[in-house]
Amino acid sequence: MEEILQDLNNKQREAVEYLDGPLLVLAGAGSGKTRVLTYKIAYLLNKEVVKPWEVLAITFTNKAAKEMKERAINLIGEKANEVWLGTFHSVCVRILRREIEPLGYGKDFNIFDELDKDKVIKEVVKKLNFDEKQYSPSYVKYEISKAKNEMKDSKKYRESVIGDYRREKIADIYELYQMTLKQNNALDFDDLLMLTVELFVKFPDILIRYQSKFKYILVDEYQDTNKIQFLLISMLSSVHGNICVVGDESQSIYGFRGADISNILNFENEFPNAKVVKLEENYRSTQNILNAANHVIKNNKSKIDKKLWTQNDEGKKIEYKTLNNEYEEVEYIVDKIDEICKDEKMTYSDFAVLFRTNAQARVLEEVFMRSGTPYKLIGGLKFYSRKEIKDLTSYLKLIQNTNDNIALKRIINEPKRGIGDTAIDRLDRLAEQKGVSIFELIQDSSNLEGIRSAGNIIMFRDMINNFKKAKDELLVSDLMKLILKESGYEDMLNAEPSKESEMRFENLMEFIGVAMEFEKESADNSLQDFLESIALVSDVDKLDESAEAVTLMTMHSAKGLEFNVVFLVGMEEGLFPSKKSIEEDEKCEEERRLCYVGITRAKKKLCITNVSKRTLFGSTTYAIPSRFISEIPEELFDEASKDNISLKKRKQEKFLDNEYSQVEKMINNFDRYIEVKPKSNNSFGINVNSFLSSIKTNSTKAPTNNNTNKYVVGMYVKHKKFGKGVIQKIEPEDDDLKLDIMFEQSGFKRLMANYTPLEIVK
DNA sequence: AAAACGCCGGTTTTT
DNA sequence: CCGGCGTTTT
Repeated sequence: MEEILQDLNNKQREAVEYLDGPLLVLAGAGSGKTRVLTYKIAYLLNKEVVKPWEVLAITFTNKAAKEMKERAINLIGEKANEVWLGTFHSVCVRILRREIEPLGYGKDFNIFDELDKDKVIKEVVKKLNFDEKQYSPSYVKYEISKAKNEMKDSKKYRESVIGDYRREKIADIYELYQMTLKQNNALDFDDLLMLTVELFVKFPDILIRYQSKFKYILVDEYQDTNKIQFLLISMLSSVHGNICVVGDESQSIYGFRGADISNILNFENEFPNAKVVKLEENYRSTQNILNAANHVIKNNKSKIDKKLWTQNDEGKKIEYKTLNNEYEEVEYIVDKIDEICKDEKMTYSDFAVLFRTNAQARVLEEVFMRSGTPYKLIGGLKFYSRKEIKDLTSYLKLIQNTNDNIALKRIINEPKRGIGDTAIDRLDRLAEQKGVSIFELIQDSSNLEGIRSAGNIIMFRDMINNFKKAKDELLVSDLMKLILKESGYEDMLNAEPSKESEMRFENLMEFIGVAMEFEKESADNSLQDFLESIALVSDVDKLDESAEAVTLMTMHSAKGLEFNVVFLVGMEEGLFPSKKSIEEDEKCEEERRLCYVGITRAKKKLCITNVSKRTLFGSTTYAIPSRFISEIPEELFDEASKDNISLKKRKQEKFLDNEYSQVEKMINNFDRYIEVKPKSNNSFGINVNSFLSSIKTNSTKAPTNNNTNKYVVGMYVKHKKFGKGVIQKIEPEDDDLKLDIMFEQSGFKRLMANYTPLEIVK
């Protein structure tokens, strides 16, 4: 053990060896906090202070848990396998699978994702006859989630909102929502935590069991824990007080989902006699990068006094470049990556491109693909929310837990079996009347009297019953194949030979691949475990570090990771910091912490980009450089970037003074106009002068009629969507022409000349 | 019952 | 600009 501890610096070692009660490790970015946790686990087990299964270690992602376990095994061998290591959510599931029954749920509960929740809320709002606009799933979900994170059930929530009409209605929705979940034997994400706490409160004997089981508790990323998570660990550790939390308040970036920075700021009050160890030496980044990060975070008022320093070299200067639009921004990055690869002998996996919003991923993906640069996109398009994946998952969920009406309703007529909405509604209501699940209801054929599709429903029911029988005999991946075959899903896709169904089939194959992967690594590979694994994995969990490709992800997802070269893109006011955060100081400080996280991901080189014009929601607006750029001292940038900074400062002032001229406005509009059209296409015959004069009166609308003499009957034209066609008839209408066109593939269409992008074919 | 059309709202960030 | 959803059309 001694020689293992040699790997640590004095502070790290102090944190590892301290075992007498609560310990708060304030660990700056790159100061080796994961290392401390891993070594501490090893130390605890090696010294035989506690048994492996008496250690509870909580990480932020499953991936972090897995890595920590691997490293601990490397240090002290296989016994580290027995440690309870996971995220708050996965640990709670593990507890609830054993203990949930006293709360009135079955052990085989399903976990509802966001889409399932939306469905339930919509159903409930409809049932209560509330206005579906006013009580949208997004708003209702937010309120319910907030309530659950404050440990309020619907009753407590109702008490807390007396007098607030709208929220009183939410209380009604919450109540029925929760009842529905229970009927479905389903838990949402917040329930996993809330019900665990509820269980401990209602059944103290269960709490006592876990209190005496977990003799040492460790929590990583403590700055991002919320009230209920705090409650959990304080309950579990209240007897022995052996709790070690590690965090960095400068990296607290999950306030929007209830993370409470006061957990870390008040740790010493909540856990009296707590020892505090600060880790301030950074091993990750160059001095320039660390300097930049320190200067940015300095602008936040609320923070614990802590100074990060490094013995590393000064390193490369920071680069900053402004491009015309988001496409050029990514094209620049792609070129830059190739350049750095060549000059610095790096490979694609050394790079990460970090952005603020998922919407930015689209352009990134497009340009990376086009340029042939290998990339791995984290998050982005949601694999598990694709229709075909949701469908197959619903089959599995129903087989696992037949109370899941949401899953049943999704697939009872998918593929089409002639079971219509009226029939499903009737079943739904009848089941509710009888207080049973739909699946239970249809077990008894006499319940189907008077329903036209009764025969089809019986066939469906028998099929699911057969799957249930097969469930325990088959590997999950084989069960999936069986479902696709027997349900007719595969036939349905094959029947329609389109690119779309081909894609769907490929996605399903990929999904089966995920299951096979899962079977490989888990000894206990039940259907339930598989469903759990797909419900609880985060996007980063799927990150394959060995793949030789550039990583593209949000700054949030990048937490805890590091890369040799980091690009921070879209550094513009309104995007980063986000529009919504700008008004509130507190929220803007969270954005600044996020920026700090982004910068400190970089080991050797940092590149910052933004654009002067950004298209969002289909319309283009001028962008102003992010305030965070000006918070980085100019001398940390390279020469070329400095020019950019001073230029941008001038431009920013101009905008703030609202002084840009009419001429500039016109140019702005003109730019936008020509951007919309295909670059090489000049067939519109735009008269620049008349166009410019038209925007004075009519700033952004389509041009006035200039098509009068352009088209004649019999002329061949090409439309972007409809393809090639011939003009059959031309009729003037107001300022425009009405064209009747027969398209070769798409058939007859009537189009207005001024609004249709038509190309004349000779 | 299924395709086609048209309107609306959404972009912060996620276990 | 996109996807989801309700309405209309075949």
